[in-house]
Amino acid sequence: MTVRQDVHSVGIPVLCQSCEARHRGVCGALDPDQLVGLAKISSKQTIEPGVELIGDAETVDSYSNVLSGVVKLTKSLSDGRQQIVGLQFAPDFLGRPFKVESAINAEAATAVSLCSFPRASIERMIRESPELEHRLLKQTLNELDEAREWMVTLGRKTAAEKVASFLLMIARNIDPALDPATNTTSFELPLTRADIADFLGLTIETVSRQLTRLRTDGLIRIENNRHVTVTSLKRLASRSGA
Amino acid sequence: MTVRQDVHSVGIPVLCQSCEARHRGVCGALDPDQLVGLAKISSKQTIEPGVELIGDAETVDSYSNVLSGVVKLTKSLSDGRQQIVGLQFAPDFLGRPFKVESAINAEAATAVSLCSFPRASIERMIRESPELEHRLLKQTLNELDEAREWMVTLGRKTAAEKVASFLLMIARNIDPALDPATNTTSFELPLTRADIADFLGLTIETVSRQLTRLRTDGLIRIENNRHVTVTSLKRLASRSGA
DNA sequence: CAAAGGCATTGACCGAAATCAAGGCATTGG
DNA sequence: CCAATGCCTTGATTTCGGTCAATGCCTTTG
Repeated sequence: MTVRQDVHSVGIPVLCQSCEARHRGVCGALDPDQLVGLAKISSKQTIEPGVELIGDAETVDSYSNVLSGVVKLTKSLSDGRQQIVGLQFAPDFLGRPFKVESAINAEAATAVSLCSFPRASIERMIRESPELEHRLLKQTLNELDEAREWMVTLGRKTAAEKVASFLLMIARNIDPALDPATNTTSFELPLTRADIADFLGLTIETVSRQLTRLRTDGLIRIENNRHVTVTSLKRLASRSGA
Repeated sequence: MTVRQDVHSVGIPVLCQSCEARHRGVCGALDPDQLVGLAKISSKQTIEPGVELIGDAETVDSYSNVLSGVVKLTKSLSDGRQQIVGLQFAPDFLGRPFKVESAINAEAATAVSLCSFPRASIERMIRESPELEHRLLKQTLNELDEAREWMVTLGRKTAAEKVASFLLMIARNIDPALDPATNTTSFELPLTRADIADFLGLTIETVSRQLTRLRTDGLIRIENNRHVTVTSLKRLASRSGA
């Protein structure tokens, strides 16, 4: 199943007005008149975890705002080794403007709801609206910075630092308003241990051991394998390798 | 020393006409009239290896086309561990459009010649010329793809695969026209062993050992520590982990 | 030329993370 | 209720790459 289907169904303008309230999404870049036109050809959908949104072989035929949930972007080696190269949180924009030859996969990590637009419409809007292209450039620059930040983590941090950095990154993305002064926060992990391992360039076992370590050292609590409470953001940050 | 100085000196229009012939640079995106205007405020300069072009603390005040040589982009952890997060080859564009909070350093890896433009002029041109912004978006998307490709290398490849991948990447960037059918090529390494280690998330010693291994296995020859001849691109590719 | 310094190679040893293996704890379904 | 399955944890052992240390170039400089 792909995002493509149902994209030409009747639109839900309310949906896009909700997008507009968000800053990094597509709609926020458009003026209200354009928005109404675009809303008519948009469609909202909910995706189950594990469903592939962008496949290697297939051309991406739509663009979407991520309204809720987390999408993981992965790349694989021929023997099956896998690396997560990015996570898209709401309200990120999903889908490449202009075709790129690179092999990349997008898959719902959690349940995901999307607001999708057909490729042709978005490309027309880009041509007509410099503001939208400006918005895309800014998001792309942000993603580039995030990617480079993770290159440091992948290349130069220890397993313990990687896991601490990961938890901090998730906390900040789940709650962007997280006050740097507060010392505690709590969230649902959007990834399984296997996903975390693929994100950090580690094995499942190492991830598990490092989480156990943080737990027995009293920096975090974990319930039901997924719900994490950070009890000392400061101590966690001090273990993240700066 | 920074790129900033001399930026307001009298321009060298010929320089920018030479930029225009290249595809990924700034000038290629502009129409001839704009080009002449921009050329008047551009300046060409040559930078020695090791000179810092963009520093952490300092705001980037100019944008440049890399005319020749290689610039390395690095990020560091507080204890000094370093990671190279990107390499800019000619005719790449160097310098961030819009300020970004991220701490990144740019440094000449080899002797580098640049064609620089003052920040304000470029930003004005971006506002006036959607085509330039389009060009910037495309380059940024390319850099994002490259970064993600290296994330796979950093997170999931062995030391041997990393070094093989590195040599292939350099070969392709030094000679973009490299025929996939040819089996041999030769080039000057733009990086020291220490730089290669920082690029691959390894130590100098491991890089040296892997190069020695490739040499004794007959895949490459090395003269003067820097000049590399790949005698079997196929065998090198087969060791790069796909 | 000799001394010094920068860069690279090589060897011996060590340790962090991978691998291999067993078992726990949910949820699902017969 | 009892398999069966998926996900996670924990332990024992191995290994790849890091660390420490010595040496070998070149190039530079007095």
